[in-house]
Amino acid sequence: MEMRRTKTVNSVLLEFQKEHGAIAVTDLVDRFRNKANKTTIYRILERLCDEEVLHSFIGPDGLKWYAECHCPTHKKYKGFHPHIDCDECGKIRCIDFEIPTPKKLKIQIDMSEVMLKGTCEDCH
Amino acid sequence: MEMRRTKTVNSVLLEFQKEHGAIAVTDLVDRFRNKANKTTIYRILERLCDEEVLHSFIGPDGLKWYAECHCPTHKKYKGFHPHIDCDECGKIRCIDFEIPTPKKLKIQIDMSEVMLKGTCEDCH
DNA sequence: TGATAAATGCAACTCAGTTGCATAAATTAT
DNA sequence: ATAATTTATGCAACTGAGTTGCATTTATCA
Repeated sequence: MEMRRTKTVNSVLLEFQKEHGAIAVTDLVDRFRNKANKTTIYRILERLCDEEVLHSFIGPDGLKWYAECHCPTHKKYKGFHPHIDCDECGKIRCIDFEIPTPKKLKIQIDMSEVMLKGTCEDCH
Repeated sequence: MEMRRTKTVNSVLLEFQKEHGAIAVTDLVDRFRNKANKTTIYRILERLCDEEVLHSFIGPDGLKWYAECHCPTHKKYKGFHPHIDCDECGKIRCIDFEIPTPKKLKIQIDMSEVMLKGTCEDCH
């Protein structure tokens, strides 16, 4: 069941539309410093994840990041979803790329979290 | 310059030799509960990383993990070093596999952190 | 309009990781 | 050997992310 699209929820979604990339929770909490409580932000993000509007991952900094994304590979292989952490602009973006899995090794892969570090398409 | 191989340092290294896989710092701190202070453990791990005896990464739990590894791919492509988080045994192991990079996208990749989730070679 | 359910705020908490400073142990110079 | 210096460890207090319980507000529905 979908959550209420309150003013705060819509503002949060707007942040993700403005931002072309992922946002760290801490950053978002700071952006809403005078508008909403941090607990609220944490809860809204969690619920938007449940609804699969957003997805979350642990950033290279060990913090929780959220992103809205419409990559075909993301929809197809939910888990196999790489991101790039750009040195230039500092943004973390989703990459529409399917990471191949090692076929020679006798391992079974259910999902993956891939974080690349380098220069993104905008900055390259 | 190499740090002193004190009794504690050697015990820490021994833990990594016994363990076939990565160890979370919190776990290691707990293992040394009565033998060494947590600050000491944090510092030893940091220094062993500087010496490139260990390497660290952020686990899927957002915690810091360390591992000793001798994979050829690790030595060759320092950054490109995938790990597998096994559902069966709960261990995190290094994978000797070179992750291909997306060639069609105009991005430059300097390093990557890859965490696969599934079943490791021992459990498969 | 009153009852119920969902959303928000607030304060206090947990837990990983860090920092400053004092002490202890090992090296080096005298 | 002993003193001076460097390096390692311990301890306590702190920071900052994320969580929890509970009270309050806001929206929904009977």
